[in-house]
Amino acid sequence: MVWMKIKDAIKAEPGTRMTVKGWLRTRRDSKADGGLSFLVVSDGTCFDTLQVVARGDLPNYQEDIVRLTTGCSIEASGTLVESQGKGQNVELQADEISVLGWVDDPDSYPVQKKRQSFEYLREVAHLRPRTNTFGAVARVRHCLSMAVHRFFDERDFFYVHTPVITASDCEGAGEMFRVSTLDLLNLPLTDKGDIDFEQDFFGREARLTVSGQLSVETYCCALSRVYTFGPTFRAENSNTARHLSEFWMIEPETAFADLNDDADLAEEFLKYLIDELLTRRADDMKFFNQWIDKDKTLVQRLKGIIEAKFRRISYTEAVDVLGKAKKSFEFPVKWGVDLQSEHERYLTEEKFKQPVVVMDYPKEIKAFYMRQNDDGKTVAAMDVLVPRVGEIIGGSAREERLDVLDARLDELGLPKEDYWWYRDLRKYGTVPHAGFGLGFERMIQFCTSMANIRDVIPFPRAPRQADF
RNA sequence: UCCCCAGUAGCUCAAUCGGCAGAGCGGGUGGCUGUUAACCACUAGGUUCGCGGUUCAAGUCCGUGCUGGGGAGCCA
Repeated sequence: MVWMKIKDAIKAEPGTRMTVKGWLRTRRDSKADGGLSFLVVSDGTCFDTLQVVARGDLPNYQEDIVRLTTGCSIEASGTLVESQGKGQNVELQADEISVLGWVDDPDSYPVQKKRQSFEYLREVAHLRPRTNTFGAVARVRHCLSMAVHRFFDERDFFYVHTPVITASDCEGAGEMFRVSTLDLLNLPLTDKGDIDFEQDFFGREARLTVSGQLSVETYCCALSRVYTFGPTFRAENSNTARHLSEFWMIEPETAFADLNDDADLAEEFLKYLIDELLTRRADDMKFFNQWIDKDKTLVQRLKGIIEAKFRRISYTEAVDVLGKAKKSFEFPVKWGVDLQSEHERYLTEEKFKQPVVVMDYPKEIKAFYMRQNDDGKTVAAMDVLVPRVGEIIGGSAREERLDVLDARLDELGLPKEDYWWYRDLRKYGTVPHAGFGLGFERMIQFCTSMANIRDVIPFPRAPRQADF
């Protein structure tokens, strides 16, 4: 008999003979017809479950079936039939059911069919994918990952694997985690009394990357269109629903492109991802719309985002809009200071009610590598802001003029020798180029309305949280 | 890291002024029914987050630590 995934089984013709395998969600018994049990089985291949009907005349009915509890794994063979009950179109009329794995202590099995809090389920991260919500998140995460690669592949971008361990201390995007094999209880010291990193594994200080951007720029300046998609690490003591210590980032980099090209790509990219998600994971998205999104308008909003052109405004215009807003802000707005969360939320949630691209920020509040505009005051940087999540993309045109880059490094007191290979790109056949970083988990949050970023990654890492 | 709130049974929560620790779900047992978060009865299940303090008496008040939530900063 053919083993079918439940995603296929529920669409098969009644009369089809099949075997299914999965985990029990619930068991309901009935005394009708001499006794029978309804087993709701999930194998995770889709949102829906399959109802398996176990009749009382199964040889192991009394011994096994009536002892089944939530979480047991089973294999069932039989015939797919139209369901006599409401709630499902088809069900499997089983003529053989074997228990693959019992739940040792049903009393304390952590995942119950009752609604459980996400905070609690985070403590049982090894079992939470068996729930509706976390199963759906996992499938959405996969779907978006595949769509990322499809999008770039279709547009002749090459996938570049940038390093996770880096010895360069110049990525400049935040606090970094140290990578070392030195014995913490017996650190080797130099004559001056400093830690002697020459004796460390890499012969120098090494850290986990905070961004693949600088690395991927090198391949951009050879292959024209590239992207990286991998884990990044921030040792910031951030305790919010939008930050992780380990998160995944997608960073495309395009040669012969300026900031407008960059914004075009970002917009096309986000719309593509949403479209793919709505098309391929309609089952899970229906669930998020109905049970996770507060207003039950998630799918409708996402469709609207695909339709409408993103609003693009300059930082200067944004400050102007905020200054004229009737709303009073906790932090006053003035040209030269970075936009606060409340400002970003106002722009994207209240003023424009759609994704907003803010461009051309004051150079003082942005990174050294961003390209200076002709006004001498701003750089060609952009942030893409979306409702409920805030900043989802940060990008810029990169400073390709060596003299301007060097002047900026000097201004910031950054040693040029640390950036030698980055500066080489500007010495040898420099070209205008631009790129951005999309926080993958924030994208999943945006697409699912999941409130906490720790619930859209399988095993979240955050300050004081590295279980599993 | 800062401000605010919370932590009680396996889970979700209640407990009035500081005065005997409670319910639903889940588990077990029995009953009923082509069931749908099934239903009915009985039953087991507690270091009230940890440490210290006030009090005749602390789940409740005070201090402190830890964990979680909301907001802020850092950012994606």
